[in-house]
Amino acid sequence: MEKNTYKILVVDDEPDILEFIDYNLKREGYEVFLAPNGQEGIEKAKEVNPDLIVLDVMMPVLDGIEACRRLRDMPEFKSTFIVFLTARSEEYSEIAGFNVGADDYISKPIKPRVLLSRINAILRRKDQNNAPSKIQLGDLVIDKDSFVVTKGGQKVQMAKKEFELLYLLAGKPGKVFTRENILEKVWGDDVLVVDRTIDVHIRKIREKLGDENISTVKGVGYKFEA
Amino acid sequence: MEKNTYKILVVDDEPDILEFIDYNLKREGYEVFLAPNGQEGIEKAKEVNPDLIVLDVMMPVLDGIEACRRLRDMPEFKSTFIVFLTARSEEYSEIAGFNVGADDYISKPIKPRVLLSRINAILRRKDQNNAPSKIQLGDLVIDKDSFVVTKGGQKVQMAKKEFELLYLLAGKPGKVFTRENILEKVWGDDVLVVDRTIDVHIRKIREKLGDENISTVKGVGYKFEA
DNA sequence: TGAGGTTGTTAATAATTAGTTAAAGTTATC
DNA sequence: GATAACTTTAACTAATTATTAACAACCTCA
Repeated sequence: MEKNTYKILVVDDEPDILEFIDYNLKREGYEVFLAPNGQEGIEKAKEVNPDLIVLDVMMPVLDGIEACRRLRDMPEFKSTFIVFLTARSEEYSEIAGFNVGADDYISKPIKPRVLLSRINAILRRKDQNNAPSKIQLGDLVIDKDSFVVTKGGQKVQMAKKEFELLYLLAGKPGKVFTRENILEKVWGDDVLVVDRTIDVHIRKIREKLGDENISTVKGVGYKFEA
Repeated sequence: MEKNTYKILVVDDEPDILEFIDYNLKREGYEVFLAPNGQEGIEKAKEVNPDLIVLDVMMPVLDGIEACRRLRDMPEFKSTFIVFLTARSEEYSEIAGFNVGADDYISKPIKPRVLLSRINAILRRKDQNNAPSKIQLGDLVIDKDSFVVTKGGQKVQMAKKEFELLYLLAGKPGKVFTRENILEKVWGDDVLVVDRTIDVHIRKIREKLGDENISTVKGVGYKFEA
């Protein structure tokens, strides 16, 4: 529903790789667009205005670095995320050296896990940027700018993870978040923690705010009571 | 991380205009939030705390002039910039007559050039105004012109880095600054300094002003206590 | 009802983060 | 160019926070 409406443009000259990435990103729910070289990549980008562009470094007609540079020169792509694909990880130093404003790079051979977790991470960052700084629900106020939680005017001390977890749940009151959801948003999908960890944090929040705010939906997850 | 982190809230009942402004402002790198009428605009403003609000004059539910008046009544929006959109330029005299504290107005039809240049200009002004030479918080006075800090009338000697760090934190009381933030603003982002360096400066400031002014948000950063 | 699954709870341990000090490096000043 | 003031670092300690394991409680459905 939310995250999966992002548009991703993938530019690479090898059809196999294009197909491979296309398959994996679509499976994740992203809208995917493809182009075989930098030139056509730029055209396509203008056309669909993607949220993120995956650029191969080595390509005929127009290579990734030059394409990136040209994209960055256009105001509409100043802040679009760009991820490079490099054949060898050492190539990254070149990209960095060229200083064209890449947000990340992924070395070939591409592992679906890595690809997806990097892309998810970048787009999550984007998500966060338009998150509200203050959530108000009844007598509960959650202010991300100051990292302060107030209940009935009374300040409640929250540790970082507790705060982030509460902020996530309270951001969509009534919506059930699965543990998988929560892990992805609060921990990031590369981190591996056991389910009970979330429960412990939930418990701590309940201790501080009372049991009525967060309810358990058995077999599914947790939600903030609207 | 300069101008492009500004949050702009646009309130207008015509979806086409909203979309048009949204597109143009986002292209410029601003963070944009939208609302379809004055009522929801006020809600949204409370939520995201924008730097600038663009208000259509004529709107159902709650018109721009009344919305502006209500915003100005809330302390947190006393100094937020407000720009009106007017259908006819003559309307401006009305707004001015109502004396609700608008900072500028733009007549429809909106030309992207005009919109952007006005908004850029206002926010540039804000940058300057936002760097007041004197910050006063309780018995603490921080004067950037003379580089002098006074606590209860008593002069407190501050070194340059200490002063700048204090000035940054005290400039937005309550807001948490991450170490990354602090490095960027006080040191500049090319300088590579170890985290503990910031801690040491914080300690020195606390030594001089007392521990109560600057508090630690573990895992996040530091803030000046409002 | 009782087996199997899910969640709650606790306390111990691990990991992370911040505080502190002194010393070394740097810069400005006279 | 010597001195003092300021800045940074390293090394260590202290405090807080995160995670896990182990077990208890609970719920569901044959």
